[in-house]
Amino acid sequence: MGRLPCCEKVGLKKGPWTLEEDQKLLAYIEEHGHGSWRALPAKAGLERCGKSCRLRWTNYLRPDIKRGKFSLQEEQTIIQLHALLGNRWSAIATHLPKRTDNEIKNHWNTHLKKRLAKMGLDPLTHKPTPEPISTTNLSHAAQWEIARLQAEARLAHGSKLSPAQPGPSASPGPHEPCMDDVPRAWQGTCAETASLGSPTSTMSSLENTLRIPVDGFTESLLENSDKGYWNNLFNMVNSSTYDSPLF
DNA sequence: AAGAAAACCAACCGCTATCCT
DNA sequence: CAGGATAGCGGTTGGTTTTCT
Repeated sequence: MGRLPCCEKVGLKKGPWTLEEDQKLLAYIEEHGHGSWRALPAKAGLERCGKSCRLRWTNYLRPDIKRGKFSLQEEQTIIQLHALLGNRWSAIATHLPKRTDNEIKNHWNTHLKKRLAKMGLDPLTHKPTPEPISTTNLSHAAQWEIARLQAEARLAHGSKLSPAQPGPSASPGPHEPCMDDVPRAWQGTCAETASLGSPTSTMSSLENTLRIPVDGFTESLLENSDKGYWNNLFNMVNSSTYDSPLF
């Protein structure tokens, strides 16, 4: 059974929105709310498909959208969250409330990805590209990213992450924690960082801030590896003072 | 000044998740 | 529970603008 098109393609306008269309959409939503997107175009007098209207609203017309250049702090947050969450733009966007996932995605693809590549990091995986891992040469962020990837690989293997759905309902997967997952590079770094807080508070902070479940494996990492590193990670995500080598 | 190349970003497409009957 | 409808998401495209030669 084939999927029905979201709307009749015939006779519907495509391409850039005009000022008039924007005003119609804005006026309608301000008065009635969007309701069903499918029904909205006809009610608002627009010759667009509902999906197009929804996208225009969420990515452009919504009054709570901040437009223009990304601040340094915003860029840091995107890079750090991307290292943790990957290309889950909507999840990343929840930490930049006035930015849309589309805008973040575009900014990543046009700017940040290239900066990572210049650093010698694969923007897809955050892994260093050509040279073998060296504890002394790798930046703190790069080391974190390597470790994150390896841990994530195990997470994916053992349990299904529920994206952007925090909370106690996230059940731990049946995977065996293993410190071999944490590369030597990381451990070297960890050895230098002081323990800054309780692992429990770090875990809940990570859950609340990153909106990802801290499951059994991660929890075990927190317990078994250097807790200070996780606190640093948490601080990096929250703080603008992280001295990223990217900037 | 003009053409080419690169950068930018709005919008589209198709897939998946969730809701509803 | 099944199946259809809808919303949301991420990848990609293509038109426009800016920069370079």
